[in-house]
Amino acid sequence: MAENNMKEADAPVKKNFIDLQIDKDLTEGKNDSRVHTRFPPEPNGYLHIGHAKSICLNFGTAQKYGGKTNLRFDDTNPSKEETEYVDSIMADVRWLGFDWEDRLFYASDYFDQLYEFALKLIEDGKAYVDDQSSEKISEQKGTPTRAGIESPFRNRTVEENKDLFVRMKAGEFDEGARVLRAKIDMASPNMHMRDPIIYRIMKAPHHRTGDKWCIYPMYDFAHGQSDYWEGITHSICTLEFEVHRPLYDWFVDQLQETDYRPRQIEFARLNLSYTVMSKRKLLELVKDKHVNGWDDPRMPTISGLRRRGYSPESIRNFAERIGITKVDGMIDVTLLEHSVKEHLNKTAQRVMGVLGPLKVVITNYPDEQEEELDAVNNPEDESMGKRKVPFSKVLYIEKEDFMEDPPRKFFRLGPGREVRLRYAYFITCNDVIKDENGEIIELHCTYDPASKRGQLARWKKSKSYLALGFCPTRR
RNA sequence: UGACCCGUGGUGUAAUUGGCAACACAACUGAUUUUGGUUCAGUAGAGUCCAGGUUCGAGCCCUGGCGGGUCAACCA
Repeated sequence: MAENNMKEADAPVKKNFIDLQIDKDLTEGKNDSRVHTRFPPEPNGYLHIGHAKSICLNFGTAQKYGGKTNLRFDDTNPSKEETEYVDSIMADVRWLGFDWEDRLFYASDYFDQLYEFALKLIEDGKAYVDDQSSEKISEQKGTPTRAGIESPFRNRTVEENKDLFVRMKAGEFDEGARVLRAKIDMASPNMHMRDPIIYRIMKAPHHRTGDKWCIYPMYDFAHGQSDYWEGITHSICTLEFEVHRPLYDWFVDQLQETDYRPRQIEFARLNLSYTVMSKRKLLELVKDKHVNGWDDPRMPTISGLRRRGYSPESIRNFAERIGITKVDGMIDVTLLEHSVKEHLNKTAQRVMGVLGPLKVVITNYPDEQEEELDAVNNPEDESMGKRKVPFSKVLYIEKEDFMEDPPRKFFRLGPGREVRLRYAYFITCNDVIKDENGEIIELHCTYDPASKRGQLARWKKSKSYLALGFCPTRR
């Protein structure tokens, strides 16, 4: 144990660009030199391997700096969110090996404070209620190259705005009838600064607050405040939020004390070759029953990978290997696969199995005899011990391990060939028995008693032949 | 035609912050092997998007291009 700790302490810590930023913040004494991150999933689906990268990054970064990490559900859109997702997310994060301790939060915890802040924005003349349709608002937004125009409702009085917003909350208006917008700059070169919507009417029950609310805050409004209230120092998110950062900062600056500031840092999300990572598409696969649920082994979800046999440490190693940058690239799946192979090779128990059985009769083996052979559980790790494998006259090999007319590079059994059965004897195939359709149903072989494992007499016939796995029949 | 971001072998990440480009995956040889696994030895592959500039010296700094990404949801 102590040795392990020493080892880890001595290992050079590989720094990514986020670490370097944190180093800088720390030397400047920012935020009392605290490091506090958060993993903020929206509970609208199961976590996938891309989230694993973010989880390892957020928890890993805090660990490196002796800081803390919160788990926060970003549940500001009740139409997509469910408790089932909340539960699966917590299970997956734990399975990956991370612990948020007592710091479990929900954006919905802040709905009251967020509402008060919206009111404050209105009172400060920095937010207004817009009565226009979403089409109209979007039309007035302009384009990236053309400035937007101001809403006719932009200059309502504080009193009127307040009255309308309170009534929005009271449920007096239909969904889509009105929104609350921040009053910033319709001509900003950054589209997100063109009077972004901060509250909308949604008459949908929320998975936690039920029907208490019929107005819900937008991500841009809620996220920075949630970070602030939780004392987050480094708010790590993916690249597409880069252009949101000025807005993130704007809201915090308008609404919070200046005692400290969370810093948003963006990194490139994971792209894996041959792998669908879009939550929308994964949801479609589940909903349309192309797969048997979110944890189908064919899914790139954490629960799918788990069922597939991936270990948490292999996923963590993978996350470590791929690194953290802002380069939007494409990682080869073989790297993920290599990570499991590496771990499983050291830890997995080996057994023999036959999927497509082909009967083998050892003609010169005594009818009633059965012996037990020693098989190692893991050649990489002797401490995993041995097991007994029964051997008798009739047994089964894999269909694919036999070819009647083997090509040059086929190293398994064929007519007249001699190969070893793993942990057992050399057998020679003498006869191929077929049914009336010409299908091979049975092989008649003879074994060489002198070739038993451990007896040096027949150590090896030919290095080009493989040892075949087999399944016994017990009498 | 706007704002912001990115550009190092096939892929991903490094490069003591200005000192002759390293590691991993993938590929290919060969050896070993009672898992076509593992392990071991080795090979090939970029001169760092381009062009200038500063410097004794540039992947790292400056300027200008080129290429790619993101942004116009009452999603996050």
